[in-house]
Amino acid sequence: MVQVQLPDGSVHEHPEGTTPYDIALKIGARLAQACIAASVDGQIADLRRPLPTGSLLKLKLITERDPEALGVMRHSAAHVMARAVMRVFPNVGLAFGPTLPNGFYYDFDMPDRIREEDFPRIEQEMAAIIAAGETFDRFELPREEAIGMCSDLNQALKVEHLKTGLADHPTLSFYRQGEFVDLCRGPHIPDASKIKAFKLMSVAASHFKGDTSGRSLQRLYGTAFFSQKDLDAYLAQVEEARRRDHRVLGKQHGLFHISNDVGQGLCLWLPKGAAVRGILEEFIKAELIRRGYQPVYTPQIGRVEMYETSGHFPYYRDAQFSPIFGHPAGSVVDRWITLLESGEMTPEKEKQFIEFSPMLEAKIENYPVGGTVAEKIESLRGWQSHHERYLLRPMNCPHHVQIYKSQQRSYRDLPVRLAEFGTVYRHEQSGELNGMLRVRGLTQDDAHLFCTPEQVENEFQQTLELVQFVLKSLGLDDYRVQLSLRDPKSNKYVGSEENWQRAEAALRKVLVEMQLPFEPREGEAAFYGPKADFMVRDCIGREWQLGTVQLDYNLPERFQLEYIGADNRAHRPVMIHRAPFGSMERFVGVLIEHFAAAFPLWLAPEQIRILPISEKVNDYAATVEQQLKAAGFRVTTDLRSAKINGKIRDAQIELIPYMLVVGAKEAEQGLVTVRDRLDADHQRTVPLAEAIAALTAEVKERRIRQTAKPGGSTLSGGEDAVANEY
RNA sequence: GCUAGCGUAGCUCAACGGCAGAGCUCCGGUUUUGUAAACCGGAGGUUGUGGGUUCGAAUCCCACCGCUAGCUCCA
Repeated sequence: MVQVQLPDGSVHEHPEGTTPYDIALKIGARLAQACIAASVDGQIADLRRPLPTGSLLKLKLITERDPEALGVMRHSAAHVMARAVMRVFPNVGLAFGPTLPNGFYYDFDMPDRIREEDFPRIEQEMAAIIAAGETFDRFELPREEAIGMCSDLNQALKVEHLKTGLADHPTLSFYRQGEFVDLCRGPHIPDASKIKAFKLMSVAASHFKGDTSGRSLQRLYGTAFFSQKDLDAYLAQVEEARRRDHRVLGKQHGLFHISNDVGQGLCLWLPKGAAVRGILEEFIKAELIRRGYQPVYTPQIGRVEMYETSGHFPYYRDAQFSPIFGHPAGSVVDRWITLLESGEMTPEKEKQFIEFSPMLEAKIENYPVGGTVAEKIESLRGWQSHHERYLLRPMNCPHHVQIYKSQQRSYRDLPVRLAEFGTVYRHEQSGELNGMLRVRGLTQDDAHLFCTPEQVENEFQQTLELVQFVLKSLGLDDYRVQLSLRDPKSNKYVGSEENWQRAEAALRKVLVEMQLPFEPREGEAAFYGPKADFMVRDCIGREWQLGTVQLDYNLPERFQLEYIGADNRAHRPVMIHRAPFGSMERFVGVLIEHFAAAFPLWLAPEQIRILPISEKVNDYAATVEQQLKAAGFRVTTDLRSAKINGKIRDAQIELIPYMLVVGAKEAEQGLVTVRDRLDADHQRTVPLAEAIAALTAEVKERRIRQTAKPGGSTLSGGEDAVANEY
């Protein structure tokens, strides 16, 4: 007997072997037809799989309208795609084919290369499979038989997965659709006709289970929807995102430039981009001072030993620029020590080092040729201690720690909040670089708070409030918080178990108290502490990781930080690292995309452009410009001999928020005609003073007028003023 | 770093084995303008770099540099 409870609370009994489809059919034929899958006790299951007997099951029928349906259908679409690829190409090995937030992919191990030119052929085959409307049939096999079948099918990666990842599964489920059989957990849609609209998106390389040492696979991306309309809306959104690409807009509007002559991933801020950044920096600086922070400046390099103490140097060695040596032999000695430490030093190599080093004027005195490895290293370290190694700093914290340590601290002084727009350098892998969003030199809006253990929660809360305030000021008020915790099974973290538990508990407590929704994510913490990251949704629904607040009990330990408590004894402070923007590069990059380069008045590099009708009113235009400048505006005057139409067009294309048109009429009476970039149909001719007052108010309020409503996941083409811009 | 695709004027692109071109930008001139492009002229290139194949290479081949997408990484 199968006992089910439907969402309306009603309980029904059915004979054994009843499927959710049978139940749907009893309710109504149209419902049964609309069903995609079923939710059984909260688990998504196949519509035609018999329900288990015994306890009462909570059953919910999933139709296209339920959010879970899309994922089920896309997973089936991935199978259809794989089936099509196997029809088009020979010897296709299957890896994994999961669902993504916006579609799905399937990884293939195959001799042929899939090119975009092949997409139509594959899509055609998929369309044929969908038109045939065959069912997805689940069956189970015991382990050995499953392995046998996969090897019969020449699916080596499936066999490997069965033997490794699924080693503890006694029985395995498969899905068959026509000639296509795939090891798969499911669930699937009942038959292929549920896939109403699909499209192949792109193809790129990937690796089996993410292992870069293994063979490269081809990953084919696609997406699918329940209607052509939804697919079209999605494609429009992709197009909109492409149109907002900060690399394109940054070039077009002269915001930033990356020159190969300077170097990969090194951002040059052009005057207009620098203006935006400068305004943001001023904005946040004023806010920090209001909140009791103290600005500091520290150098952009520091001794390697300091980063060895902090743990950054050993932990992130591959992602850092090589140390800078004060002596030409520095890197040779460094290599020498590395070989000794790793045990790779041979007598021949050692002889070469000893003979070579004098040519670099390195006098390694008393090198114990016949001594132990430890003695040799000690001797070389002795040389190093007289010849400093510097690191282009990858993090600001050690420098700020040194400021903290520069004087004795009393509990009365805490919290100490040190803030700096600190530029750091990281040797990111070349394939990671992406415009301003991923660079090798970046400036963090960084600060480090040193406080007593009792102050931690309060300070943490205040930093979260600061991040909230900053994001809100920029119209980025749709966000969620990720609480990144350590992976208890990994040993890559520094610090004691107790410290980690305290830190994680403190973060959790504050987030709960602030009623900030958060998702815990194990294994995502920094190596020195847990963190709360702000995932911010922009106006076209994309998510970006921006602000971050990190709690750290470990660096104070490593640097032996102290303060004198009320009990006249030394205590260890706690550190909080935080950056509301993250980095200026990344944040401005995101803002460019968020605003589509049409910055609100308070951020616009050029806020106002004065457009004289003819040269006859140039003098008046100059007066207007002077007064606007005196009122603090970033303003220019278009003195070209072009017609007013041309001047307006250029200002409009350059996304200048306001144009002030001045002609003989305005000059006579001290007026300006205000042309709002977003509302050219309602121009007003007003006294200059009135215009200045209105514009000043808009800046003061940091008014944001041009973005579409945040949170919209679909881009309604045309409704957003920004979207209409070009 | 890996796999694939791509590098032509400041920008966007054309020429795809046979004389490197257009529009915009820029410069000079004419024009003095009332709400999204006035007109005329000019300049701008060792086709990413270096090799090779060829009578001849932007075009074909190789290496390097860079960009893009994805993978891996992200203090």
